[in-house]
Amino acid sequence: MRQDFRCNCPFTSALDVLGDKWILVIVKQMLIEGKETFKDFTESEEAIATNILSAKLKLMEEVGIIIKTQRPHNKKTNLYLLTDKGLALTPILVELATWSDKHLRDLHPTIVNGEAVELLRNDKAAFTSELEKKYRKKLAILSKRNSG
Amino acid sequence: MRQDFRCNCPFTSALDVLGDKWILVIVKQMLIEGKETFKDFTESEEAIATNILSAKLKLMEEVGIIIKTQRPHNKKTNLYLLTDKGLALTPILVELATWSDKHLRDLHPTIVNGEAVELLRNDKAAFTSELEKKYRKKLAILSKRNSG
DNA sequence: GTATTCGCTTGCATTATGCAAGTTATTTTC
DNA sequence: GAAAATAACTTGCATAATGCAAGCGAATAC
Repeated sequence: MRQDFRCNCPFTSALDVLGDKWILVIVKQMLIEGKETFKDFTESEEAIATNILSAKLKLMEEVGIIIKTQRPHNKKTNLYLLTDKGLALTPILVELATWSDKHLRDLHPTIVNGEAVELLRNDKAAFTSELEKKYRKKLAILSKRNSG
Repeated sequence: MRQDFRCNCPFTSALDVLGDKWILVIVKQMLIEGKETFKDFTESEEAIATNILSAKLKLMEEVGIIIKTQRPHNKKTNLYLLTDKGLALTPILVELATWSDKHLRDLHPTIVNGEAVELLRNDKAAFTSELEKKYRKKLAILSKRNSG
């Protein structure tokens, strides 16, 4: 599953990397649901198979949107964290959700429609920057723990 | 290739529909490169195979992001046009290209870097609305011809 | 030191994608 | 108006991606 590019178009090249069923879902789980370990991902409602998960995490690391780390004094559990390159996918996710909210409800009426979606509708930019800010805060806390 | 949804998450549901190698590329070709016939798509630089193209166009029509029409007095050539639901994918495409421009050049140095990318960088919102406006104009001209 | 948990890998089935050739209906050319 | 060209596909077959279930080794918990 090496990375190849079909051509020099920026749109197409983004889809050469992100155009599959799982990568952006995994990013969403990290960014919004706070998932960070292999086990976390396997327990998500999307129910990804462990072999696919393993392959995708490897690819995402190669591409540079996540890094693999550990907590101090724990050799068992791996932590997968978004890099800046991965965090920069937030606006794409937000636009995807916006499109779902507006245009997918006819095909899929049970799409969630709660508080968070309300926030998204009211101020997309704020929603985006809030997500990024929250994740960066989490990263800061983790790196403090690792050094302290 | 029927449409199924993994869960009720708006992010994941968008990817249930759009999460593949081709659909958003085809939308890009319609929106930006003005492609509209089966032949147009087969002649693109991305070089999609005709069987895949056929399957994807069918799916896109089922999902409601394109419609299949014809020009008056021409039974041979089919026209594929974006619906409102399809045009609403523009912001997603723009965010994908923005991410490519900022974060994919290290992996893929020959990504185009011309005038259009410059415009995108300088004013993303203007770039988006300009694309939508231009496409709507095209639609208006076509529908005028069909009635006149 | 035994059991459990975590992070995988492996084997096999199914679905998606890719290539090349063929088919049918329509239009163009002469 | 018959022959050639064109547009829009379909079909058959190969490869790659995804999906399911079971297993396995290292680290941790008891």
